[in-house]
Amino acid sequence: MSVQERKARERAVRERLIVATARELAEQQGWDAVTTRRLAERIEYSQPVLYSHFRGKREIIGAVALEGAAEMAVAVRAAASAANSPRERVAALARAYLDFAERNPAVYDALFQLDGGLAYAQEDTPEPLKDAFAALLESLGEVAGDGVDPGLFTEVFWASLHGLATLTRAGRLPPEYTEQRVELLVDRLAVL
Amino acid sequence: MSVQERKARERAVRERLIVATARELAEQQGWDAVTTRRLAERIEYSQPVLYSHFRGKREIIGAVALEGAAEMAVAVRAAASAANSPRERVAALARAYLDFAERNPAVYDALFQLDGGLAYAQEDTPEPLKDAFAALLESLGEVAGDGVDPGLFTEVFWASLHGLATLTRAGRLPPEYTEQRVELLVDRLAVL
DNA sequence: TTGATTGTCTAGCGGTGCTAGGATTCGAGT
DNA sequence: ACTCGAATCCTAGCACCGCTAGACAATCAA
Repeated sequence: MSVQERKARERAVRERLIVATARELAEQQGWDAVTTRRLAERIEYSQPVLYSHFRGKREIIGAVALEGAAEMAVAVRAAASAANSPRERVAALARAYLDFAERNPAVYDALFQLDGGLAYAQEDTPEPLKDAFAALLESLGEVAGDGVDPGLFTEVFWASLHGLATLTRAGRLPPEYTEQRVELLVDRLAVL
Repeated sequence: MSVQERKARERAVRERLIVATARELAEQQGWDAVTTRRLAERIEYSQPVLYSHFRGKREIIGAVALEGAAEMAVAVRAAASAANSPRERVAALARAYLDFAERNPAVYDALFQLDGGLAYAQEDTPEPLKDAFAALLESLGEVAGDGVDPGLFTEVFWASLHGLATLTRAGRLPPEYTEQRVELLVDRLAVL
């Protein structure tokens, strides 16, 4: 069975190559530039090979999104655990979130703007997505305030961050005052 | 000169027809279904006619966005003026905003998700966009709180609403608790 | 009536996501 | 060692996209 194992291994390597290349290309030139032809050329295989790994472009976007969700969870937890007070923890979380969105715009788009064919807020939501939300909940739940459901509070806080991230990046908000906006959001929303 | 005037009038009518048809098609079947061919067929002209009115598809999206911005400003002002207390005014504004986004998803996308080639938060930002922001500012400025710039506060509040609107519509947030989220947002952000 | 200008259409370019079907490679069984 | 069958991959092509060149028809000015 060693031959089959080797083949399976090689297939897995190639699949990771596809996802990594798609992500790289998207970060370099935007998702519009990620066409199946260009992607196939970059991995040095023909187009149909992509379809032996994924149902279509949408699933490739979804794979990048899952990868990004895992990284975002790590980044958020790292920032939160480095802070001492609840106030600082929430502020650090917010900055880490916005920082991730700014530094990985294509991944952020794959997660929250584009259709990656993923289920959200449901039974069959993939684990990395649930975990990313859990990472937010861990730090935000403790500042929800009395009588407020921690999940609901996390949703609202998250939505606010998401709004800041997308509007800023789309040029709808001038980027100079990001820090002030974060401060305002943290001071008002979090109950300390 | 009457002939030229008639022609100019007819051109303007056709231009409005294009925008209205694009909007209608987008609301019915999504922006992906708004192709230049389908749009041309619906208005009963050939494709190149579209390009005698707009530089390309992007500009058509932009035209829908401007139309939507004007309507949104009206909706927001109407909701705000119908409320008595500052608290109720802000809550009504928030509900009107989210309601507009939910009832006109394609227009909302044209405004804030898609690239309509419009400038935001700048000198040459089109008047309807500035005015829509002004409509928010009118009601939100009075609850910014001491020492907080009304413009900055409006930006943050708007971003939060935008986050709720987009995440809810994309299936990222379960829609059941929208009202609770609005209540939380208003209670925490607004200083009464 | 003629000539020029304006308006519109047909046809086509290079690109997209995706797939059918043929060619090739490669391991398994005798 | 050699054939056979299955797995693998690629060429070629479909229908569609946004956009445009150039032919044609309608309209107006002289």
